[in-house]
Amino acid sequence: MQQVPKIKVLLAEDDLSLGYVIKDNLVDAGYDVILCPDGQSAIDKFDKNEVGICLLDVMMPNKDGFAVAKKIRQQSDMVPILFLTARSMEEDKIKGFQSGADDYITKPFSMQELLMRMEVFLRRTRKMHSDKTVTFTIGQLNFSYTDLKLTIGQEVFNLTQKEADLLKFLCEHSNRILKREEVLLNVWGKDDYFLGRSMDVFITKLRKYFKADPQVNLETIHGVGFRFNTPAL
Amino acid sequence: MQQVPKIKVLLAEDDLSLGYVIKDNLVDAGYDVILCPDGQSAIDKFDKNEVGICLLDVMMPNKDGFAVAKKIRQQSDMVPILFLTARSMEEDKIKGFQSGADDYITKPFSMQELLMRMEVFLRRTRKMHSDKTVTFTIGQLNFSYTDLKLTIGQEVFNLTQKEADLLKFLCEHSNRILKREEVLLNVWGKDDYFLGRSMDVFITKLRKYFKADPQVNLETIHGVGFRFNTPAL
DNA sequence: AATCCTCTTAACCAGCACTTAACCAGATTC
DNA sequence: GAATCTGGTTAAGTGCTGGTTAAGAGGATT
Repeated sequence: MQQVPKIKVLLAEDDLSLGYVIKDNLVDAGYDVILCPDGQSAIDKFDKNEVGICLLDVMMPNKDGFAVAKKIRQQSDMVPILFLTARSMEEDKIKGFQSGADDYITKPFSMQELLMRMEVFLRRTRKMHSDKTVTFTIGQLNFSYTDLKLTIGQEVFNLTQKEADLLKFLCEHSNRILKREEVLLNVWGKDDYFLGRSMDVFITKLRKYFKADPQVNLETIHGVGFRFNTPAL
Repeated sequence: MQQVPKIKVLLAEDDLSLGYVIKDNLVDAGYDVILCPDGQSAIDKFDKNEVGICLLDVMMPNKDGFAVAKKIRQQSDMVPILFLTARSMEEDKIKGFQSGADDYITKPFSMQELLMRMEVFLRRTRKMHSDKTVTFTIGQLNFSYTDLKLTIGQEVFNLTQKEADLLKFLCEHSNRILKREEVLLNVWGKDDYFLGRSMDVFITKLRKYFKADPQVNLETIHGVGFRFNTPAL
């Protein structure tokens, strides 16, 4: 079975008995849940590289849901945010706060309803931003193409666009032989002697980064090309 | 996404197949569109209380775009007018006809480009009608877009409109890489060499303001764009 | 018409990313 | 094992990108 990494849900709900119910149900449904009893702690716990979706109660002590959303939006304008609101709340107030990646659900709701909304919502925003957030996790190596950042353990490398383009191509075609020509055409757009040498320079650079992770290596297939060996998932 | 009353677009375009394409796209983007096949009917349909923006093809039978604009200007000197011109047209001819609330876009243009141009163009007029204040608080930095004021510690800077537009866009998309092109399209509405240089001048200005707050910085991603780094939550 | 203000264009320069060169080590072929 | 070829590696070169300041252009205001 394909072991898809679980989606992390940041749940901010001050009514703790309700919070635990929601959490348990979400865990059962296969999500990782971080439950926060108030707004501020939700802000503290938020990490854009980790959290897949936020569920924020609108009415909370110590920063309400909107204030939390505003803070979170400063870190990421993509993460979907679902507000949990009381029925009494007027629609326009909510709408006023929403950005494109937000939606809301009115309490009380059934768990089934929440799960459906989350799924639809995740699918939609994922599709909308599919070209925006591109990340690969291989071994202990985390590569965000979008941010041009390669993280291996503690070390963070800022990549250039070309380095990132090349690495992305390798990640997308790992564990199989790639002809030199194939790489050149896909990453540089053409294939000549000098660009080939230029590629070799880039390969050297990437290999330096990989030194930090013994699990991955970029093997040379003499006279043919390369193979980017990465651990099976 | 937003259910603010839709903005009415008066579109005058004699090439009907093109007209319908534009209309469909604008409707998809949430506008109300009145499509007129010639200049005279555009004048007839114009109603200053209704129309939010005019898109006028310059070359049309039965009153060209300029003549239409002249008539419209008699009724309202506020309504933004965007001329659709052929590439062959000399710039000075267009400039001569433009008033302050006019601009032009050269055919062929991408729909994305048109939409951006319209939005940038509408922003100003819309801002005047909306009483909603837009403010950002980042680090020790307080930015009121509505008031064009940037406060850092004790210091208060009065921003120009463009500075504020740019800063707003940066605030709305902080902590992620923004391509130069992306910024230009969103803030200036088009992307060419000179506007790119103009943007660099503005970037320099903003950086001067940011000097006062070490927590925020506007990083250059060479060959790609910028990233507005703001403190973690 | 004179001044101010804002934005664009120009000019100069520094630093950077990518390419090219140069040298060398394995691999491959004979 | 010499000759050739392929590619690893480092350094030098080159053009491009962008930082910065100042000059220019056009509106608006007086």
